[in-house]
Amino acid sequence: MNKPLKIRKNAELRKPEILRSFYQTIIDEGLEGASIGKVARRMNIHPSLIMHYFSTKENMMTELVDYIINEYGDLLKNVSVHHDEPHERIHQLLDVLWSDEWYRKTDVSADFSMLSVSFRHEKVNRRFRHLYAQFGKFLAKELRRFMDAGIISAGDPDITAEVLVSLIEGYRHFKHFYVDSDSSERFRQEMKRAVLNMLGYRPKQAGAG
Amino acid sequence: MNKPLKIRKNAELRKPEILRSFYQTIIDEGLEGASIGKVARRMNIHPSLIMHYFSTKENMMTELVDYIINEYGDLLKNVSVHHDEPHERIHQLLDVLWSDEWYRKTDVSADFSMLSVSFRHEKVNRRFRHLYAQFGKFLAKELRRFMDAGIISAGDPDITAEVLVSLIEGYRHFKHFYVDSDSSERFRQEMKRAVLNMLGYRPKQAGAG
DNA sequence: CGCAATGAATTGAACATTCAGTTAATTAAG
DNA sequence: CTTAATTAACTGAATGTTCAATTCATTGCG
Repeated sequence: MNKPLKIRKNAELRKPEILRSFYQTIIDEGLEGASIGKVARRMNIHPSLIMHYFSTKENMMTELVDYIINEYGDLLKNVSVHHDEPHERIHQLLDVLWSDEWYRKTDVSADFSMLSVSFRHEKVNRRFRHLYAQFGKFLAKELRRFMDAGIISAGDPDITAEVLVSLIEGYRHFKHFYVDSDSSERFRQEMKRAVLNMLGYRPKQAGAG
Repeated sequence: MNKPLKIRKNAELRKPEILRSFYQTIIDEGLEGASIGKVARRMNIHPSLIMHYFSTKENMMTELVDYIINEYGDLLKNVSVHHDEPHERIHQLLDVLWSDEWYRKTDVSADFSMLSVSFRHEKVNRRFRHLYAQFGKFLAKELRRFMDAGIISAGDPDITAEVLVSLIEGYRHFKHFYVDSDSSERFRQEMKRAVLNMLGYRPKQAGAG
């Protein structure tokens, strides 16, 4: 009889695997309910294996934040806004930023826990600041493009970008309180409308000017 | 010699006292670090006294959410927007909503933890929904007032109110990432400006119309 | 072989909770 | 007014469990 051999993985595979399980445990039971033991049980490995890779739980948490933030960063790099025509582009951009894919890339519940940690944990705080700075830079670049094309009339694009980030995060903040999909979709539409208003967007004229 | 008598308090005094200590412990050490033992130590009482009043930790948490939400509700009831002249009023309202007092009424870090809990905990979720509904109703009433006066041109005041709530929470979400007071104040000003734009606010004409 | 991956066994502290008992305040009866 | 009975506030000890972490042994791959 062939005993089911355990497959040995290297750190490069195992560490992210553990982090993903840790993340899933936080989603299911909250940060306060995510112990090393539970993560190990979920993976059918020994708790000490987790300690082997991360030394301390705090380490594991910091690395988890890195992991999540990288995921989010990837999202930023791969934003697919193709249109060059500014009117098309701004609508496509907003559609992406308020898309389900964007919303679901990370788990909002777990993100809240991590944001809470960022108040007490300098390393985590720094990582979030970096992420949001990246995000702001990306948006500011887009805003400048729209301003150059003369289709919006916002003020300083860098600050406006930050306000925009607030709106996007505020949306993530609230979305889950809208239970039925109708009101959820209406909320989404209204958010887009609000952003366009906020930016002083001038729609394309249908016929003459 | 008079031995320092322990003061006996009744439930009406003791329970909120415990809740406040629980809240402070969450602020200091996170929800994941807020144990009954730590709360008791902070108060110089015995852990079992906490159990006496709340039976379970989960109970205590639900009652904490009630407590916080009541605090926030009080804030709503006591909003001091006195001006009747609509232009003055809208500026005063925004100043209140983006004031330091408003921001500091509850602790954002602890709020994040509770919001995270609301994803898994039906009772907590319901309470948050109620709070935000209250908030939305309050804002919608104000919006209607401004629309009637013809100084803004928003759409459905109820939905616009919800977008506004998102913006306010998004602001709370971000404020703590702005470390120096200069950029923090600039961010605040820009948020107000964004809201006025969003609402289609038409400023008072200085001279003729 | 050598080293990384993994597992077992165990530590001591902290955890929420229970329970039995004590102390103080309140009420009612004498 | 005094005192006994009742109730609520509170304490202390002990419960079994889970926690993160350590130490040391074993296994398998290159």
